[in-house]
Amino acid sequence: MGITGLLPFLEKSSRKTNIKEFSGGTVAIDSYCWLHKGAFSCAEKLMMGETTNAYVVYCMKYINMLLKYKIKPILVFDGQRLPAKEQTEIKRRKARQLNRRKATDLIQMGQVTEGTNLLKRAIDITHEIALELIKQCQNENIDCIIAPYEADAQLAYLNISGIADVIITEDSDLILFGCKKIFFKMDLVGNGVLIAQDQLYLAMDVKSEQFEMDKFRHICILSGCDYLSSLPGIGLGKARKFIMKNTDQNIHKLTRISCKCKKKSMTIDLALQLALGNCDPATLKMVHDFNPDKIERKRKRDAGQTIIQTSIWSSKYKLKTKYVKLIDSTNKTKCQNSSPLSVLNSSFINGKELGKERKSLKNAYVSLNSHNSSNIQSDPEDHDLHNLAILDMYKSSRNAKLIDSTNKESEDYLNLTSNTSPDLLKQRNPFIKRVSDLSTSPSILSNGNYRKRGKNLMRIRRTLIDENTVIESKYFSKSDNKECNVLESENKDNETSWISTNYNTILDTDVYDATPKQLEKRLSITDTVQNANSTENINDPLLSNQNDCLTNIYRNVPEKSNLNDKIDDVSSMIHMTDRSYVTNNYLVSSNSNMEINDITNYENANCSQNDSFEWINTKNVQNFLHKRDTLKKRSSNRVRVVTKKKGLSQSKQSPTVPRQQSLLDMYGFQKR
DNA sequence: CGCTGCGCGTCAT
DNA sequence: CGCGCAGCG
Repeated sequence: MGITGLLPFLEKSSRKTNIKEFSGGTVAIDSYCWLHKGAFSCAEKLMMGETTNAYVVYCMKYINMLLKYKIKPILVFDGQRLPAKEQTEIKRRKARQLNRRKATDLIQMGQVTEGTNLLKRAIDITHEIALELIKQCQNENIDCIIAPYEADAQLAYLNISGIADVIITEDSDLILFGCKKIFFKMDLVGNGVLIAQDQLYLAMDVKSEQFEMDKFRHICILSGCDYLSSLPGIGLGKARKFIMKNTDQNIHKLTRISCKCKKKSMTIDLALQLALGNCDPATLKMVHDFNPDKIERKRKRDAGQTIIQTSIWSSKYKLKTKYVKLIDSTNKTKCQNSSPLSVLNSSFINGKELGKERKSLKNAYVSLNSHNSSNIQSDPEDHDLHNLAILDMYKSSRNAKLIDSTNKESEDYLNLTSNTSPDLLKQRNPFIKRVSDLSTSPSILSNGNYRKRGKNLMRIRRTLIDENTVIESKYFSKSDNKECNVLESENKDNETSWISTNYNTILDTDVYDATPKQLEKRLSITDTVQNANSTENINDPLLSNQNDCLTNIYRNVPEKSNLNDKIDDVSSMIHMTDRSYVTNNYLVSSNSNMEINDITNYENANCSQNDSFEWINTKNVQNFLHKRDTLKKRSSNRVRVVTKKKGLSQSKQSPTVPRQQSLLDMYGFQKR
């Protein structure tokens, strides 16, 4: 994340020492640091593509020093580029290119020393360069591991899991990743600075028992990171003051941070202005001056004539507590009954998403079935995550188009819902209705009565598919005829039927009984629809890249037959696929200018601070600007974004976050 | 006082 | 990537 000034900020938590303190132990090394320094000695050769092992020799000096102290080194290398950090990466690449151009110019002009100096800054450590060191180490029986993405997470895993006693790096981000002990600025004799997690409280000016890692993480993110351009005027110091004073975990309150900054003209949060519609998402220029506080006052004045609606922007806005409880209790019921539908709700959506690429159809099937055959869902927190994800998926599906076109039916549906969950309809804000009701699969909201759920869904569906085609819950599975019916209706009305396909898919209770072939058939139907809506997907290089990623990830997925033997393998993948909603959610919701709100809702939804949630929230915030850029790059055409949303999320986001989530799951961030 | 932006160094002789 | 410094509010 690149938190500027973090190391000086943590001076109180750090201690000068020598690495020999860890004699007899294991260290994990951020190899990039050594490679980058080592490459300085041979920058010209590397730039010219000449073969040189000078940097390998340099790195081996460190390794030999460690070996001398009887320390076991594990070298960790960077893997694939993190799509979420694309913007940062582009900046760096441009900087490197600029340096390279300047350098060649300078050398041509005769200023060789200045030229080579610049050239050194333009070095990019490629995998090819790293491979030479890897080979050398492997020859000498020194462990090397190439991380799936950035080495950071891998290093953190090695440290948190106890495999490595300490991490050697120059990157302060490792602290945020939850590492226990990190060794910075190590020189060739082993002197350096040690920062231990259990000392962080010292820099935070609190007692050790008051220290919370979450707050620390919030401080760092608030001060600015790679994923999000920083708020002007907010550094680590201000962020610390703000977070430590703020007992409310609600990130929404960040809008109040302006009180704590003395710069009047400062635009606190671009994201907020975007969300309010004041800022043109494409040009980022202020085009409007909507002030939710003013509306709030107006509402109070008009209270006699119109229904009071608590604005989603209002500090009084509350929604999620009851709502979450409801889901929670439903989940528990589901968990005990292990209703296939409850499981299906989440898994099939994810399965279908995966199914978009034909290559991974089988894998979608496997992940789907493993949900059924294992008790992965036993963690109640997971349920919340799943279900909120689904809610948000539906919200996005319906929000954009359906509400206007099928208003009457929507209301019908709401009434039906109110029978099963009256609490929800006490919220009169139509926006809330959309979030909690329209967007919600009734199967989640009802009290475990499967038939009721089915009925509700049928009602929705009838409004969407032509009236003559009343399809029972067995959707595709009963006969080929029905497939045709649905496809026909889809052709008639792309947008609505696309959504109906989603609902129907969820309704299909036969998925577990389906053979892989059947499933593939079904998935390919939705595939077709989506591809029809966004032919660009096919040509999207990012998507094809995604294909490769998925293939890689799933190459070890077991067949159904020996699934039970490999539950552990699959479970991490399930986590990963299940979490893909995170990306899906924020991409999708971008149409309705709801980013801030989504984040807030997540916060509201989960007052108890659990790591997984926090992390996801963070992710949402972090990816906000990235997503904005993505959308900016694509098109500002709303309809197009709507129809393409799956493709977007698949092609750009999914490879990152789900996998990271999966890693985090493996690293033990999930369960404490 | 604290935050931001910019330029510089990282090797090895 | 971090550091240190100048400049700014």
